[in-house]
Amino acid sequence: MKSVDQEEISRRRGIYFQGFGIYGGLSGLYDYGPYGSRIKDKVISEWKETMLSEGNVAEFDGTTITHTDVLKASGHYDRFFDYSVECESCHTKFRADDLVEKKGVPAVLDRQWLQDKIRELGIKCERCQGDLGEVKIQKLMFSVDQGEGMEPLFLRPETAQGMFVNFKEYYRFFREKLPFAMITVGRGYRNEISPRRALYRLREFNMMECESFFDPQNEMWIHDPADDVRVAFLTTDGVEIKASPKEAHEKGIVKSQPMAYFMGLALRFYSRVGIDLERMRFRKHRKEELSHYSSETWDAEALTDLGWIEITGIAHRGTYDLTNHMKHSGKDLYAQRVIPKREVNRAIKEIDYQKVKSESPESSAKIIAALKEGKTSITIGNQVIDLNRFVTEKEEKVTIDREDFVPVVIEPAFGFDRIFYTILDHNLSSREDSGYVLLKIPYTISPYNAAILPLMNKDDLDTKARSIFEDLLKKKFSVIYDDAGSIGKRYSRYDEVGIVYCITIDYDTIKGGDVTIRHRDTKEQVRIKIEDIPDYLGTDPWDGKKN
RNA sequence: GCGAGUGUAGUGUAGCGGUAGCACAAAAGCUUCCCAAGCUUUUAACCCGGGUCCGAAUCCCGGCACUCGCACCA
Repeated sequence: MKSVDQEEISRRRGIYFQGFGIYGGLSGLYDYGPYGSRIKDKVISEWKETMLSEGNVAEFDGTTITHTDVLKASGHYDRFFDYSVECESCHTKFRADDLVEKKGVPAVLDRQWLQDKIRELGIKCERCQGDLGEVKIQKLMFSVDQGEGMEPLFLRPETAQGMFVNFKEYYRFFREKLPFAMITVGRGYRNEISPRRALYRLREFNMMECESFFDPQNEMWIHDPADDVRVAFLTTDGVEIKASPKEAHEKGIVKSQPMAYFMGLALRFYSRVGIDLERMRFRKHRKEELSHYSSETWDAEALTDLGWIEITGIAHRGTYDLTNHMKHSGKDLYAQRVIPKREVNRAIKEIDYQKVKSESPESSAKIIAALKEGKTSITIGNQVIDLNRFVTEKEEKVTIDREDFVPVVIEPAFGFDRIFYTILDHNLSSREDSGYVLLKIPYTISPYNAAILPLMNKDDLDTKARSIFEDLLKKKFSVIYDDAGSIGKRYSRYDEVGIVYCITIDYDTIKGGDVTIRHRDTKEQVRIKIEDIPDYLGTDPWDGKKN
């Protein structure tokens, strides 16, 4: 396969291009054009279909503006500022707080403090011993101004948090049974220091994320991992093993069963959208790459003209997110498991309301409130009141058959834009004979069902073609009409954007009521009756015959 | 963000102090009975802002963008 310049063709054919072109562009912000948007929609619905077909998966659609406390709990807020300092002679960049901590001094995240400390400790460039420059601050999340006197809000750096903070809603939706998973598709925002390489690193990007929740005592998905497709697994020892997700799990390469399961789902999705599994691998994160809360993380990587790029991350997040949201919000995000019935003694406190009322009639409301909060004393005016005398402790026997636990989370997070890039990379090719470009994406994600082309632009061929076009539109097919240029040129035009079928209206159409349908990859044609077109386009009869 | 390089119609390029040319694409017409045919016509660009100069796409400065390295990448 000859190499094709993806960016050039995407710009030229309106698949994607840099945003704000007339104003000089903005880095890391790309728009999807007419063809790109259609392909995008279809890829996303393939993903949703793949995930939702599990049965115990539901969808969620959350806001992009995010409550600041959510980001404090998730840890993003603390990483909001990146304090960097650069060597003035060799221009190597370091994290200012890291340099200070390496000297055994706990860092304070403050620009001036770090600046002073570096000077005070006489820290030099680690590489060349040169002098370090000013400490600079990089904002890593985008903030949203709320107006004067109000704290700014932030745009979400990932879609995942919405699924954690609403955990109880979903838990109820699934009638309090684990495991289940939530999925969401939406935009996220990260102020990357140097966004680069077209769709690879964006500042505003599309994510397709899934959060699955498990009882840690039974960390199993409801189905077995896929066994019908083998792909490369790259372990931390640098060993590459070809295995199916099921085998990888059984051999202990992938420890977590659900993780192996989601790998299988990911592979199913990739192949449905035309990603070449021969150019895919799962790579395990080394210890130093792992987030501190994760016990196991695998990246799905695709080989493209950018090299191996990460297109999906499957991370074991443990109980990190839910625990932190419980801590920060003070709300219960537990799930419950059924345990064998047993009797336990439970201490209960009974408040003697009569006594409160009679002893301090004017302060009774305050006292009762304090008692309910579990306080043992309260100060009213300048008098300290001991609350214990209003409470009698009792023990009672209760039967319990439930216990609380924090669910563990496994997150397969798909980066849409990188997947889109990979789809184009794996499917853009040029014909052996002519060198003309064709985009061999599957029919399911092709931007239109077909292009309707009159062979000639005269002798009623055009009016006949028009009426077929209008009729297909009415029947909800996505079709495009084109009568400009020679027929070969038009075929080629639609090859480039991945349209699988071209329907040509010729002189026999007028006589016999049939048309030719030409297939993109093989250039072969079949004749079918006009009235059979909808069925034909509905079933993709060429499926399976493709190269 | 730093360093180096680059920025000319939609795309790919030529011009590199005298006011922009080519190819492909696109549009109109003619022609054409199935794979970018041909002919005629047309549309369309010097990234933005300053400076030097009689004159700047060309030289200088600043910005923006892109590419490559460094750093960053939850």
